[in-house]
Amino acid sequence: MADSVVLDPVDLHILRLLQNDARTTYRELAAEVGVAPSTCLDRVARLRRSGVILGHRLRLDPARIGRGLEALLSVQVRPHRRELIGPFVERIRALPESRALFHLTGPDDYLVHVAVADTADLQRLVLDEFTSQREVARVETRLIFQQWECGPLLPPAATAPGRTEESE
Amino acid sequence: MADSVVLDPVDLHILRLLQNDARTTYRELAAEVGVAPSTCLDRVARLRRSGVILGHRLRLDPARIGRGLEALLSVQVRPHRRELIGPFVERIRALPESRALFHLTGPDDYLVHVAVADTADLQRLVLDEFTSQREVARVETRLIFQQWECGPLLPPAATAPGRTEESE
DNA sequence: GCTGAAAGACTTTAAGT
DNA sequence: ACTTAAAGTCTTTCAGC
Repeated sequence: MADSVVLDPVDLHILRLLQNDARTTYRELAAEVGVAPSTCLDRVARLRRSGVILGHRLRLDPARIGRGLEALLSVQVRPHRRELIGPFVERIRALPESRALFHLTGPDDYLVHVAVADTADLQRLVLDEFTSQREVARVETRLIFQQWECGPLLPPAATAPGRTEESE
Repeated sequence: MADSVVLDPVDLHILRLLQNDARTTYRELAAEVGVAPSTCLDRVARLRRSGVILGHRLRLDPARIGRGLEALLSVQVRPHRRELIGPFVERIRALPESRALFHLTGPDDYLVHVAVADTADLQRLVLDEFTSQREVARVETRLIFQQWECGPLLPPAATAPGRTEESE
């Protein structure tokens, strides 16, 4: 399930550049990597087809659009059965406050990353969308002081690059 | 700090479309929103200048590049002082396995989202980069079964859109 | 602040290696 | 699988409103 894809040094270089700025043009990629623009186009198209590249996302600053407070909510859903967790997941995903949702091992079943206006807004969200729901057995709220996105995602051993398992 | 920006319905419409696909062309945006392409260009440039749009990111599938196992590590850093947490944060951010890092309220100071090859790789990471470090008092590892990104990030009350606090 | 049109840049195709 | 070159499309500027 979801086998790895073979990536050569050209693919890795392109992925590294595009992760820094996904709007880098094929001409720029070509100049940096040392191949023709049409080759970059081919490579990127292949990376999309093979499922390595899932899409292009806009990064917004939540604080600039009135969501200056972020938090992580740990949630226990009981009983933890498919007929309850399916609707729970869909309901949480649809909340305008939700940024990400994780189904986890451990005593807390879900972790929800939310962005809200302020503590009053957070309290409203927790009370109205979580603790008031029958399937939610427990919620623990932690505020996010600060967060960082980390360096480009590359295959293991990309320091000595190019080696990955085979597939496709 | 990080005041909200005024967004009119045109801005909101553009942001919604670009969050669905950040590569949507100005011509397409223009057709959807009902303004000229050059107006969309102006709007997007203004959203970048005002800090609402932070950048364009490539979304990759970690499983396709040999990182088929993801986990969240809760970490206590003790003593929790600036001279220790600064280097800790920089070290964790620089790990190729790190996807995101959060500084949180609560008993666990940091949450680290990592992507690794398998459980052996995860064990190596936890032992070599976390529990072996002087400043790391405790690590709790939870595996990610499944994760979801959630709908477009919009201002509070974007159902009745357009109202946000003033700035700039 | 928006429009429309022109100029320039980039993307994409296709033939050739 | 890559390259070059040409055609098509998109971006970007700017004069005018």
